[in-house]
Amino acid sequence: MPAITLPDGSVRTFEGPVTGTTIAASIGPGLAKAALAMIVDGAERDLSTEIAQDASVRFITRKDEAALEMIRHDAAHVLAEAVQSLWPGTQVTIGPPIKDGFYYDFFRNEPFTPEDFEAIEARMREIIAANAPFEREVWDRNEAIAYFEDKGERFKAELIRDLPESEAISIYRQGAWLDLCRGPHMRGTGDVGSAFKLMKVAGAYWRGDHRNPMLTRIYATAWRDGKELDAYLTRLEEAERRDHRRIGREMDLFHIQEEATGSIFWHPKGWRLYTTLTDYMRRAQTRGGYQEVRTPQLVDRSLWEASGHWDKYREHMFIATVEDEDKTLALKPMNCPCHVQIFRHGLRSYRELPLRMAEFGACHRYEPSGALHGIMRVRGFTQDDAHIFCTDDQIAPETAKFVAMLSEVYTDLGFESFRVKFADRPEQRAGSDESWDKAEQALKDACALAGVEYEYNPGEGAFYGPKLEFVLTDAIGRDWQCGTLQVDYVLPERLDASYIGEDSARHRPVMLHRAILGSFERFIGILIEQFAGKFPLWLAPVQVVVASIVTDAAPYAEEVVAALKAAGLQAEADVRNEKINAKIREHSLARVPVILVVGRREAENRQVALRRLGGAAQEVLDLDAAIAALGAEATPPDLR
RNA sequence: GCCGACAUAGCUCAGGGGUAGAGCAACUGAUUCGUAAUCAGUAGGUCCUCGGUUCAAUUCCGAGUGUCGGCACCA
Repeated sequence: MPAITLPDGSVRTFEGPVTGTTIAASIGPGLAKAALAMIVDGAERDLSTEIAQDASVRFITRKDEAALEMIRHDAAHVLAEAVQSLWPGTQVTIGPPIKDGFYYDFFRNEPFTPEDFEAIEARMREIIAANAPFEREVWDRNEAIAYFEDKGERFKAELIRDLPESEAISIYRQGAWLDLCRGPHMRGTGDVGSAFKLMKVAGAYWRGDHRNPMLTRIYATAWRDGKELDAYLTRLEEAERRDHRRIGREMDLFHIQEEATGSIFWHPKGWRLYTTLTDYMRRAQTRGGYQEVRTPQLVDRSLWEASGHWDKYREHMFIATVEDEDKTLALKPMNCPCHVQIFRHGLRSYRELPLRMAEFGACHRYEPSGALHGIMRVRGFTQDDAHIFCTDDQIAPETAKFVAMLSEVYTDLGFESFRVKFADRPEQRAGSDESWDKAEQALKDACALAGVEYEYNPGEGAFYGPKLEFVLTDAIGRDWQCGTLQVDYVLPERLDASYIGEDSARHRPVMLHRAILGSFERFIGILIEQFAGKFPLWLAPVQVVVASIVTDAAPYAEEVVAALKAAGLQAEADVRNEKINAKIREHSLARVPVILVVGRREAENRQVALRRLGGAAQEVLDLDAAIAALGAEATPPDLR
């Protein structure tokens, strides 16, 4: 006699074991029709699952957030069936729901092409129209392995073999097709609906390991209804319009060319943005008690051997040699070993700690060709890097201080919030387990003290220490890791950094590696996409364009520009013989934040007509007032 | 690095085994105009590179390079 408790607190009792379908029907025909699956005592279940004991039950309908994941999961099954019916012999592997959709990895000698999509989608629609019920069966483990091996499904067989003994081997049927699956599923293939679309094909290693065979992955998106699907597709278009590579070209900020792949040619306007940002960061660091340094680009391999980088990252370093000297130098891929050299130059006292050493360090890394991406992932970049040499006791306060500084910078740069991930020891690492215990604990304590909440990112720490990763979310919901803070006991040891303590003895300092922007290149890419190129006035490479309406007003326009420049603003005159409409359009498309229109009237009255990017409103101001207002607005936030 | 796609004017793109095409941008001229495209004209090309097939290759084939989408990588 199971008593079923519903979300509203009401209880229904049934004669014997009862399925979700029956319960839903007992509540009402509307729910019977809408229920796709259920949550029994907190766990998602098929509607057809029999409940024999008392339980609390909530039904999942299409309106639930949970339905989205089920639709995607079920759609993945439908996709797999469609592909196997079209190309028998294709092996199935896994097909999980992901953000915005799902994918399915297939093994097949001939990869799919986007031209196959139409046929696959059509077959999927047939399968969905047939609305075959999902039927769960539990199989004997060995029989299941034998079954899939018989079919030549070696990947599925491997998956079953690797399932823990305790786990039941559940199989889901949909009509004549079946697949190994943990479930749960909705009632039938028809519940997938029609709001799905195959998006792209891609290669992916079996089980994410590059030593394994390459599978063909089909990415797809799926939603509750067509409206959601359209909204998603619109969002993708928006992302494309914001693409920093496109905006970088449109705004003439930078370019990349074949002779220097992975390195950026910064054009005047892009470089202005870059220097505005470095100037800002330099002020922030100075306020934060950092000392700026500059260290060599080319450093002998012996230092990299000592630091451990040669062993681990040699293949990713640019190596330089000269003919008449028997030396091997490397373009520095990072700054820390060099900073340690400055630290150990001469005796250090405990009184100097914490010693905060900053460098806008230009680094080069031979990134894999497939990793390169616009200015976000490059081979030559500059970090806002710094190392804090300190004592164990100083880790926590320094972490708190750093997080405060980072928050302020992100806020100033237009990012409302950020997330923190705690990445602990990776499989391949330097240093003893004891020192890792110590470092991880120290970092956790520091977070507690600084009030930093984080999620775990297991095994993703640096090879020398655990790290905090500071992740920004841009305007369209994408995540970017920018800031970082890493606790390092290894490098000071390896490079023999020490200071004289209060007790007159030598001690090892701890090193905190930290960055806020990460690399200027990447961060500028994020900024471009965040603002879609429409920068706040203080960051905009061209802040004001003064556009004349008639030639008679041209001298006045030039005068206005001169006055703006004298006030420290980036201003340009547009006195071309073009209609004002054309000028407005051009400069708006070029994302100039402020256009000052001057005609005869303004010239006579020493005024300007101010127009903001994105608006059509105009404001007629006296020249001096306009310059004062714009000058104030263009002041970097930390100087206001 | 791996899988796949792509590479034609400054940009966006069309085309196709035999003199290379459009729109926008550029340049020249006319126009002096009040808040998102004035009109007319001119010029612009190693069709990514190298090799092969062919009477003939920008087009077909192969290799390389680069870019794009993923995967792997990211000190």
